[in-house]
Amino acid sequence: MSETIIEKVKLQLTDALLKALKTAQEKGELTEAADVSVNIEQPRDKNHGDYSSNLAMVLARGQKKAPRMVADTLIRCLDTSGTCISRCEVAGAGFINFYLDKSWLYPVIAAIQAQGGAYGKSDMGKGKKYMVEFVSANPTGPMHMGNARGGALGDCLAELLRWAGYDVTREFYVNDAGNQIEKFANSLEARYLQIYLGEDAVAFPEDGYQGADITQHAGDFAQIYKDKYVGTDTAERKEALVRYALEKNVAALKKDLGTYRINFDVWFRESSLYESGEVAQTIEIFKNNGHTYEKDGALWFRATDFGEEKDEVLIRANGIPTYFAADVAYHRNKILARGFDKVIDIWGADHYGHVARMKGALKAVGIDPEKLDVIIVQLVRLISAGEVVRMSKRTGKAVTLNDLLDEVSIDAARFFFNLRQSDSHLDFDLDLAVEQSSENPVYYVQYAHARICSILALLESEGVSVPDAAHLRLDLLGEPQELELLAKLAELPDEVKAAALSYEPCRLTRYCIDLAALFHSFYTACRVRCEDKDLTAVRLKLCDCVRMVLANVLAMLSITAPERM
RNA sequence: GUGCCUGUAGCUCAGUUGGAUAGAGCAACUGCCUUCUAAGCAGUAGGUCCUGGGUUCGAAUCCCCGCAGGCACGCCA
Repeated sequence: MSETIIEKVKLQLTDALLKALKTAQEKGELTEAADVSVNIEQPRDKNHGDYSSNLAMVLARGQKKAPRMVADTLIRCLDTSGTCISRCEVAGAGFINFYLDKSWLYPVIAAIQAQGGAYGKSDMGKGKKYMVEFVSANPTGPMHMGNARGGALGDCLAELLRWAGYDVTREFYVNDAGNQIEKFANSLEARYLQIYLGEDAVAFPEDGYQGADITQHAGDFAQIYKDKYVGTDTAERKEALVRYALEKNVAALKKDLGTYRINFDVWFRESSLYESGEVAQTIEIFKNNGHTYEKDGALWFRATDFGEEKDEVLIRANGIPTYFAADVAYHRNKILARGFDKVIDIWGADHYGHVARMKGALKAVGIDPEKLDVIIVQLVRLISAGEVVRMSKRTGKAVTLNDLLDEVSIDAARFFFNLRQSDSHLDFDLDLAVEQSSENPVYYVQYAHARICSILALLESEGVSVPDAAHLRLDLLGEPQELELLAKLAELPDEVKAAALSYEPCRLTRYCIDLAALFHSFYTACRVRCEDKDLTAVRLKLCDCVRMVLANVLAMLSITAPERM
């Protein structure tokens, strides 16, 4: 895949400007300029042309001339022959505005026809191995709103990166070791023993998990094994309970995420890092590199040597490595053992403080911290009837992913969670998300797709099918609505690249809202089915291209593209 | 207290990495269906870009003093 239509035209404009500069210098009208970088941008205001450049303003200082004079000179020396430039002028403080011949956009039709469901893809990533690790909810219970947002974000980001030419792996990190599993075990044990010894006879741990799911697991376990584990020693009992409940929970996570249209390539177990000895090995590296010391019976990492405010414990006084130690081992595994070029972690805002520590630790064990990018997802506020929802009515606990999907369609959830940048707080309006109206952006976009399908079906029933791009009178496309649609269609490949580079799937939702808006305008202004057969044909083709592009973007977001609504 | 993030229309948010008269959607108001889906379109109105300095041809954007809100600072994960 070579450069996109937009990249081509920018190159053409850049080239023309540089030649004009050279010509002006040869004629002695402008002096030599050091390292000129030509910036071509799309003006906000359509009256300012299709593209514009600030070159004259950048040059002005070195030339000791007014920007507008430099611009005048450049335009006079500009050779537009063989380009798509139809007109250019000086405007504002010294901008050079380019007005292009409308035909520059026509090739997008053939491009979309040729690439179809792959239109928008690029090889920018050159097949580099990227991992997106996301959700990674504690397997001790169900998923909450943060997981729901992180899930939608991570999944769409992974897909976006794939479209941009990266080799992407989706991974879920199962925290099945360490402290919180210990808590999980103690809670299960207490509930189990309470069944046989009575609630008063067995104290429930202070910091235990209170949830009904724990009691449920203990009950189910008792159904199968009866009182077999009442008399055994506590370690054996807890191990059996955890093995049972954990697998149930992981299976439930898989199922719930699958329903949410998220399928992970790898479910990576924290416990495997202990079994393989990688945690111990990682701690050895810290020691060998001279970044550790012992204090109060614990082994510390001298994080302050890496710009941190505090040192970190690697091994507790009780001999158990910290989550932090295991996490460093995990990232060594990702980057060294499995050779990912880039590891992207999606964490909740409450893990913010962990980012710098993690990067410092990677440096300490000899890994380039640049290999790790962390995306922080801000927490979600649910809004219902204009008020903040804090608790789930059903469980009395935090609202879970399943609670949300009871209220809202999967399409709406995935769309809404990708509407905003991840680092901004998100208000999720439950009433809006279920509303079937123009206020709801998901429906707005899907409606555009359905409308197009409806036109295609109508004309098809009259014997008019979508024509081949080669047999079209493309020059009949000239209405502003038509040209703007073409321009937006042409942007997709560039938009995918930009979104992938900045890790912002929200650019895709915005893109398809924009595209849908342009289509709706076109629909009102231009009739597809009309007297002129050639015009019908070319507009029908345009509709089909919009349909294809909407479908492609929605596919990237794993949102359905209905044919009728 | 220390560090990080955020502050843009009544509300929710964009703002092309320093560019032109700061933009959308919702809410408000005015119009548009005998013709391809009105779940739509066209238009009007709405601003101290948190305050105050600085950098320069030019600042919502970059730098400093404040103000307000959020988060993080455990031998938790």
